[in-house]
Order: sequence, then structure tokens, then C-alpha cells
Amino acid sequence: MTDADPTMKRNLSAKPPTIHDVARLAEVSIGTASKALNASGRLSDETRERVKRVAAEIGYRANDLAHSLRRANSRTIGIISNDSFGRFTFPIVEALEERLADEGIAVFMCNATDDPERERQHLDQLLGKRIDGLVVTARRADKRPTIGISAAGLPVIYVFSQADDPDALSLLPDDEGGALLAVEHLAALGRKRIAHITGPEHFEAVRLRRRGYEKGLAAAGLAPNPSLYRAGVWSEAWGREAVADLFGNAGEKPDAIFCGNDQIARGASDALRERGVAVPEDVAIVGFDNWDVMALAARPPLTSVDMNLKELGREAGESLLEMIAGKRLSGVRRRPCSLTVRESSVGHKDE
Amino acid sequence: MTDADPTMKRNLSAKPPTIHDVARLAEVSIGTASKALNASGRLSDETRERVKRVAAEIGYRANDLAHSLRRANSRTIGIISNDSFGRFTFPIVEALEERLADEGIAVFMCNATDDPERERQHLDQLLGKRIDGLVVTARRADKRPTIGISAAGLPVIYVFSQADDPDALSLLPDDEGGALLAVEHLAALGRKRIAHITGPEHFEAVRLRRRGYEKGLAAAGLAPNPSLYRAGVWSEAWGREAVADLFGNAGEKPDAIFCGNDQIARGASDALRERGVAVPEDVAIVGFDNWDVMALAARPPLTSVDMNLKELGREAGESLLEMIAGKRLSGVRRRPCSLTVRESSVGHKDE
DNA sequence: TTGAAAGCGCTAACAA
DNA sequence: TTGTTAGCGCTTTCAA
Repeated sequence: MTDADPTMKRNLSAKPPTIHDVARLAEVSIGTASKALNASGRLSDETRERVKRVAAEIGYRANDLAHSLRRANSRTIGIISNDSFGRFTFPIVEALEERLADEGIAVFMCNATDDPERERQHLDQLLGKRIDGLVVTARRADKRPTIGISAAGLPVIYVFSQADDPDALSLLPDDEGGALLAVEHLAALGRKRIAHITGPEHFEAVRLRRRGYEKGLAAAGLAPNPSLYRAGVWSEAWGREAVADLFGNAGEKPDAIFCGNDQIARGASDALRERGVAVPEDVAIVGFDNWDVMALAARPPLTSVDMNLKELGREAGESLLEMIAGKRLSGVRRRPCSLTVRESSVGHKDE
Repeated sequence: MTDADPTMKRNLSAKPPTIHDVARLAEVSIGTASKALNASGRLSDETRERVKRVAAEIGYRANDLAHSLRRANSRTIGIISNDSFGRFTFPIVEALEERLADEGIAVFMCNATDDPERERQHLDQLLGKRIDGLVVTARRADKRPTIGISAAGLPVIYVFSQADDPDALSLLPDDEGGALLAVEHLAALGRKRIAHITGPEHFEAVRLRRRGYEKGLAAAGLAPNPSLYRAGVWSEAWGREAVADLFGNAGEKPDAIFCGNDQIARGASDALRERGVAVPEDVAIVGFDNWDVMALAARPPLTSVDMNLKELGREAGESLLEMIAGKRLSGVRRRPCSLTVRESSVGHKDE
């Protein structure tokens, strides 16, 4: 695999051309070449064209390192995840990167996977690279310790992750509002006995979604029934189990289920079908996350709350840009969720 | 949200301390300070300690930009995905980042989402940052055009993505070998009529896995039966449909199904259960990808081929480091898959 | 309109 | 053992 042919050896000494090379070949001074390439200052068109032509010919690309050294900024930011990048952080990071790329800002990606030592190490490295800003993200939307920034004045944003420092800016989906949307939707369909099967209560998102669920019931004039609320884990198996429990014994059955995520919703949907309960005719289902893999594969496809993560990422980029420009932002901002309606709540659309 | 209190205004002029500051406060020359902090050269312990103490006190962190400008390397690499980062690329990128972080190399993340113009733009930016190496990745393990590198000598690795340039290094999972593992496993369990339900044939992975499937049959002395091979799409619905087709008409039924991915496998598994066919007693199932969300939620959990993507990423990092060190690597390298055995092929483990 | 030169922060070669 | 200085590639003043 290793090529020993010396003529094929990659030319390690082939350094990229510098502005000095351009200036020499175009027979102008370095200062003139710089002016020509940066379209700044007064210069004859002839000279400018000549310099540009030479630059293109030799494939000149300005060295951003040198540029950053002169200016105080690196046009670079860091994004650090204290849990492995996953399903939730990914759309966020992607949209953020896209927004910043528009401004010519590059993104360093660091994964600290809940290892504080590694986080510190990454942070130190990023600081050495003189990043202009930092984004902290996580898998769980719970509070995390404020990042130990030794560089005062570095703009920091927490996305899908909440700092315990009130001076920091945190960007989160509006879990409560999302849940409210779901319940309003079910109530508007005439459902009266709306159950809520959700994840572990140590997640702040679970508590917030529950609050939205209860507000939704109240707004629809429905009395909350504690036996229709079930907290468990984030799995399909739990969704099936909770349905077995809710429908297994005598007593009044729910006519709708709002689930804490799409996996639970899918499990619930499967369990209902297997019991011979029709979805959505007998029981309407709404999930949370709008994760296509789950929502579309379920039978019928799931109506689900969408956290608009891409939008969240784009906005994080926007805010970071503002902070880099000198604006001070802080506090917790929650962005609205939306509802994607499919057959699990409204029946076959074509019928 | 914007804080107008001037005393709270972040100190934009608070530049990070330089080695000059350290030298001044420690009352030594800049050269001495540098030597002390880099643990190089002869120096009195007393001076070295004093410099280090001062550096720690004022929170000095060397400016990597200046450092990189002096040395020819930036200790930075770029990773560019020509499709959005997803389920497959993520573990790869993560492991790669982790491996490189060990060497103090930071990773720029760029997403080009099949937009050649954006890819060019990102590449230009990365070149400006004087990256030491580049990793190209993609969602589909098919051939892609060699990246248009104007910087001769820049080490490039294609991971989970294959360049059409034979001089480039591509790192891929061994799809054929993985399929072989699956079929060997099923044959060893005594299955004789092994079907293969898979994805679209325009994927190279589909063609390779089919070849592995056929080799596996041959190795077990089983005659290939064209009617047991079904190519379709990568969805659960297709898995269900193919099962309905395979089991719907008279004629001999398969006693095992090797599926092209876990979604198909799950669909197949669901369809079999709903037909009253027992898995694995009547029909054993093996999936591909070992995607926990699918494999563990299926009933029973799926035996599946694991592409060892983390390992692939780690190895990509390793190879890139070697290339940066001057080694020339090229060609297509396929890394072995492994088989994760669960109840869909061997029945309840506890019984 | 163009050129010369300082300096961003750092390291390394050389001088003291 | 410590200090001085050139120079990495760039932009920007100031001078010509």
C-alpha cells in the first residue's frame, strides 16, 4: 500500500504560494498586491487585473492563519458536545454550521462524551485556536454546569442544553408548548380521555411536557385523571407495556394517547393494533420528536410534535454572530414546536 | 435580553495574554519564556518555575495561530461530508475526532449536502486554514468524484465513500464479508432455504452483500434460488411487502431471511409474526447495520451484521496521521464486519 | 498610484 | 544560562 516510487512521493516541500510570490510575479510591491486582492484602496485597474490574474494562475489562497494573527479574530468557532452527537444534536449542529459557513466562519467539532477532563482539554485547545465563539450542546435538555471559560468575553451559547448560569444564553425547544399543541389537537378532534405515556421524570423535558399536557386538558375543559398519566422509559417496549396496563383492566379506556416520544408512540400503536383497537378511530395517537424513522414506519404513520431542531440550530448561529459582533445576550430562550399531522390522529387522509 | 448596563458589557479589549506578557511579568526575555514553557533548551529550574507560575497566574495559553504560522503545520484537519451527516457517518466522525484529539489535532466539520458549489467553497475555506489533512465522507458507500484539490500533497482519505481515483485511499466496510458472516451463521443453524431481501441495486453495497450471500450459500452447499432474492428499498414497509410476497403463494417457503438492513429485517419480522410464523423457530432472521434502535426494538431482537463504524473512524484517523507524517497510502481498504447474535436467529437465550 | 515598513505572537538560531 | 533578533504571511499606515 505504501508507494516507494520516489517520483510519486508527494512533494512535502510544495508550500502554498504566498502573497509575496504573487507580488514578485506581478511585479508589484506586497502592499499593492494585498490591496488588489482585497479590493481595497485606490489602484489602477490594469495593476489590479494583473495581480488577480497572477494569483489565479499560481493558485494563490490567502493564509487565514496569518490573517487571523493580524486581526484579532479567527473566523472560527468551536462546538462542544458533552454527550456524543446524536439524533437530536445533529440537525442542530448541521444547521448551525450551514448558517456560519455563509459568513465564512468554520466550525471545530469536539466531542467530550460526559468526560469533564476531555471537555477541559478540548476547551483549552479551542482557546489556543483563538475561537471567536463557542457552542455547547448535549443530548439531554437538562441543566449542566457552566463551562469553565478562562477567556473572559468569549461568546458562549448553550443549545439543547441549559447552563445553570443565568448570565449564559440557552436555546431550547418549548417542550411545554409542544405538548400543549398535541393535546389541543386531540381535544379539537373531540377526544375526551387523553392519556399521557412518557419517559423518565428526571428529564426536565418530561416534566415540562407533562405540564403542557395538563394545561391542554384544562384549556379543553377536561378533568385531569392521574391514572391516565404514565412515566417510564424512552422505549417502544415501555409504550407497549403502558398500553397493556391502560387497556388491560376494566374501567374507562382512553380515547387518545399523547406520548413523550415517537418510540413510545410506536410501541403504543403496535400494542393497540395487536389488541384489536383501531388507530385512530378508537384511540388517536400523537408522538413527540417527529423522527421520521419511527413516525413514518409506524402503522398508521404518527402525528408528532416537531421540535424544529434545524431552526434551533440556525437561530443559535444567528445569535452567536450577534454576540461575536458585541451584543450581550443571556437567559433561557425556548423556541416553538410545531405539529406534523399524520394518520395516527386523523385517519386516512385520502378517505 | 440585551444588557445595556455598561459595567456588564463584556470587555472586548481583554485580549488573551501573550508570551510577551509572561516574559515581562516574570522578568525574563521572550526567548527565555518560550524555552521555559516549551520545556526545551537549558534553563535554570528557578527561572523555569517562575515563568510557569506567572503563565498559570495570568492564564496564558499559547496562540496556536502564531505557532502554526511559524511551523508549516496547523494541527488541524477538515472533514467534509457530501451528504448530510447521519446515522452512518456519525460514529465514524466521532471516533475519528477522538483519535485525532489524542494527538492535539482539531477537526473542522463541513457539510456540503450534495451541493458541489458548497463543497468547493468549504474546500477553499479549509485550504485557507491550511489544514494538514482532509477526510471525505458520504452517506452512501458509492463512488464519488475525486475531490478537486488544488493543494497538491494534501493527505486525503475517503471514508464510507469511495473515490473514483485509484491513487486515493478509501476506507470502507467489507459488505461482502459481512453478508457472508450472516449466511454462514444461518447455514450453521441448519437453515436450508435462505432468502435475501435487500435495498436498491444501484447501491454498490447491495450488490456486494448479494455476492456475499451467494458465496455463503455456495460455501454451505446450498443451491441459490433466484426466487428467494428480492431487491427493493431500505424500508420496513418493503420488508413487510417482500415477506407477504415470499410467503403468500404456494410453493416452498424460506426458513431464514438475510435482510439488507435492519429496517427491512424489522418489517420482515413484524410481517412474519402477524402471519403466525414463529421467529426464529420457523424462520430465522439476520439484519444488517446493527442499529440498536431497530435491532433492539424488534420482537424478537435482531441478530445483525455490525459494520464496526467506530473502528473504521478510528482507523481513518490512524491512517490520516500516517499520511500527515509523510507516508503514501492509496487503494481501497475494506474492514471486516462482525455479527451480533440476538434472538431473531437463535431463539431465547435464556431457554 | 505605488512602495516601504511595522507588527500580530511565536520559535529558533545565534550572540552574549 | 539568558538575551536578541529574524521571520512565518498578512494588512495597514505612512511616505514617495
